[in-house]
Amino acid sequence: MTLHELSKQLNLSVSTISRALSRPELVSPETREKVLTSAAAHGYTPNAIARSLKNGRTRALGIIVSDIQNPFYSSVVREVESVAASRGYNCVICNADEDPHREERALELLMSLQVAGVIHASTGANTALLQNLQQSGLLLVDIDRVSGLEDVDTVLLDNAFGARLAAEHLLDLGHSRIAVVTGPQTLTTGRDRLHGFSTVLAERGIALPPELVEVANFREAGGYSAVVRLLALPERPTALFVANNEMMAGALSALHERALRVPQDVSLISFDDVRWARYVEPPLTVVAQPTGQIGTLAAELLFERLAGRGEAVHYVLKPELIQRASCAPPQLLASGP
Amino acid sequence: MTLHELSKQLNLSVSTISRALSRPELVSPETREKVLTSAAAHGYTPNAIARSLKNGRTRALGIIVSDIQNPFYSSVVREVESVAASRGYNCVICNADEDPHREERALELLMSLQVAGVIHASTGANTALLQNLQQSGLLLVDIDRVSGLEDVDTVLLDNAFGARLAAEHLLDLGHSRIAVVTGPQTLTTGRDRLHGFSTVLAERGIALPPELVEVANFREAGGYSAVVRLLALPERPTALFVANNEMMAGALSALHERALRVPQDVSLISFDDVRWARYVEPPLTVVAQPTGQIGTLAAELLFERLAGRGEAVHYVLKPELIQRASCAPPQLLASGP
DNA sequence: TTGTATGCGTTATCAA
DNA sequence: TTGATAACGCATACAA
Repeated sequence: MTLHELSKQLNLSVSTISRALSRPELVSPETREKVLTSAAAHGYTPNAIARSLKNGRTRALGIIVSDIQNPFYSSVVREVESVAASRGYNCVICNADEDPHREERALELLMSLQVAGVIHASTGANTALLQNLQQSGLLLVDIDRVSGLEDVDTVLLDNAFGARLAAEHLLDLGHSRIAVVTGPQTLTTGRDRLHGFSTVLAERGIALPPELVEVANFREAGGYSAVVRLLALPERPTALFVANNEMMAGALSALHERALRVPQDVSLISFDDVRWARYVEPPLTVVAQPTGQIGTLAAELLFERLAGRGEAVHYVLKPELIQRASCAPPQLLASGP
Repeated sequence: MTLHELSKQLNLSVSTISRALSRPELVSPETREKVLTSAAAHGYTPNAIARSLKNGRTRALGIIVSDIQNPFYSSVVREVESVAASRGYNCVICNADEDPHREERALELLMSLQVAGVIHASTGANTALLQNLQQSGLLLVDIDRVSGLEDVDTVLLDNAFGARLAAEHLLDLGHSRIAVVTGPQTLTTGRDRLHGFSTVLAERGIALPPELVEVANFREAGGYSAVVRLLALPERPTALFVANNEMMAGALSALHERALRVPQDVSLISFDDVRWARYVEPPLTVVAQPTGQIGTLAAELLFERLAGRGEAVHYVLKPELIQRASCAPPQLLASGP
C-alpha cells in the first residue's frame, strides 16, 4: 500500500494524504479523519526507504558490537536503546563477530541505511574506509576500542588502570609467576591491558617472560587454547590474568578439564563483571567496567553531535576491582607439574 | 559522493557510471578502469536506500530477538548470520526487550528498511499489525514463540516435551513439593512449559497448588522476585523448575542471598543450556535447546521462501535433558522454614 | 558502447 | 485547504 494507491481510493492527491499522515494539523478535520481511517484499514506503513531517500536521514541509530555473545556488549546495547527510545529513535544492531571484514560490511550497511549515526566498537576495520564513511557524513561514536579515526567522540575505559588494579592485587597476594591472556595487539584493549599489566610487574621487579604472555582473540575458544598452553608449561604459573570475560569462560573450561582448583592451584582474575561471574565456583574476582554508563554516554554524545556540537568529546571511564574468591596467595608447593 | 557527482567529474553519464559499478562487463575496459579508480579515490559508497527504493529489496535480513541479554538468542543470531553471510546477506538485529510495543516498532522499522525478510521471536505483538505487515509483503519466520500468524514458517521447540523431561526427572528423584517459575501466559513458551509440567505432575498424582506456580516475565529480575516469594512460603518447596535461563539467574541470586544450598536444600532445574550453566556451583541440570539448529533452520527457511516456496513449513525440535549436579532427592527434614 | 528518460514512494515548494 | 510538480540517488528500457 502506497500513498499513490491510497490517493486513488480516496480521490485525493498524494500530497494531501502525505500531509494528513505526517502533519495532520495542516489538513481539514474531515479529510484527516477519512485519510487516517482508510490508512489504518489498509494497514498502510510509510515506506521509510523512500522517506529517508527524501530527507537523507532515518530516525534510527546503528550499533556495531564486536561480539554479540559477549554480555558486556549486550549491556551497552540495552543502555543505548533506552536513551534512543526516549528520543523516539530505533536501534539496529550489527555483529562484527570480531572480524574486521564483517565489521566493514556492517558499517557500509548502516551507512547505506542512512542511520542517524552509529555507535561503534572496532574490531580493527580499515581506517581508510572509516574515514571515507565519515567524510560521506556518517556520524560515529567509538566505544570500548579506538578505531583510529580523528574527530570522533569516544567513550573508552582506562584499560591500563584496570590492568594495574589486577596486577597489584595479584602482587599483593604474593604471586610472582603470573601469566596473562590478552586480546589482539591490533586493538587498544588488547594492547593496553597487557601493557598496563606488564608495567606494574616491571615496577615491582617481577619478570613477565614471553612464554607467560598469550595473545588470543577475546573469545571463549581463544581463551581456552591459551590457558591450555599455559598450564602445560614446565613451571605452571600460580596466577592468571585474563583480559576479558569471554576468554575467562574458556579459561574456566581448561581449568575444569584438568581438575585444577581455583584459587588453591591457580588464582584467577579477569576483566568484566558479567552476571555469571558471581555464581561460578569460586565467585570471580574481576575488574568491572561501568557498562551502563558506557552505553548511556555514547548515546548522549551521539545525540549532542546530531544537535550540532562541533568538537569531539572524549570520556575515559575508570574500572574498579571487585574482590571475590578466585584469588588467594600462592601455595608454595603448587608449582611444577 | 553520488553517481551524479561522479558523472560530472568524469564527463560521463550517470548510467555509464552505474553500469561500470554494478555490471562492469557492459562497459568498455577503459571507461570501466576510469570509473572504478575514480570511485575508489572518492570513497564512493552506493546509497543503498536509493538502490532498494529502486528494486524494492535489500540484501539484508532482519532478526527480532525478545531479549538481547538472553544468551539463547545470541546463539541463534550467530547461526542466522553465518547462513546469511554465506549467501551474501547482512543482518540487522532488533531487540524487543520483552516488550510488545518495542517489538512492533522494530517490525515497522525492518519493514520500512525493506529487508528481504525477518526472523522473529514474538513477545506478544498485536496480531493485526503482523497481518498487515505480512500482507504488505514482509516475509516472516517465527522462531521460539508462535506469533499467531497463519502461513508463516516456524521453528519451534517441543516445550511440553521439555517440561516433561524436567518434571519426570524431579519426580523420579522423589520430589513431591515442586514449584514452577514460568513465563507470561500470553507466550506459547510460557504456557506450554507450565502446562507440560503440570500435566506430568497430574499424571503421577502430585498436586501443583496455585501458590507453587509463579508467572514471571522470562527475565532475571522477574525470576528473582518469583523465587523470593516461593522461598517465603510456610512450607518451602523442595524443588524448583524455572522456565528459562534468565529467570534462573534471578533464582540463583535469591538462593544465594538466603544462603540456601543447592541441591541439599532445594533442587533446581531450568530450560536452556547456556554457557555458564556448567560453571556455576553446583553445575546446573537443564533442559537444553538445540540453539544452533534453530538459527540455521530459520535462516534456510527464509531463503527457501525468498526463492519461491509457497507453502509454510513447520519444524518442532526436541530438547534434551542434561543432568549435572543441581538436582538430588529431597531431604526430608529440609522442608519448613 | 554510451546517453536519455523514466520511475521507485516520499516530502517540500509553490500555485491555485 | 488542497493539488501539481520536482526532487532524493539509483537502475533500467530504450534510443542513439
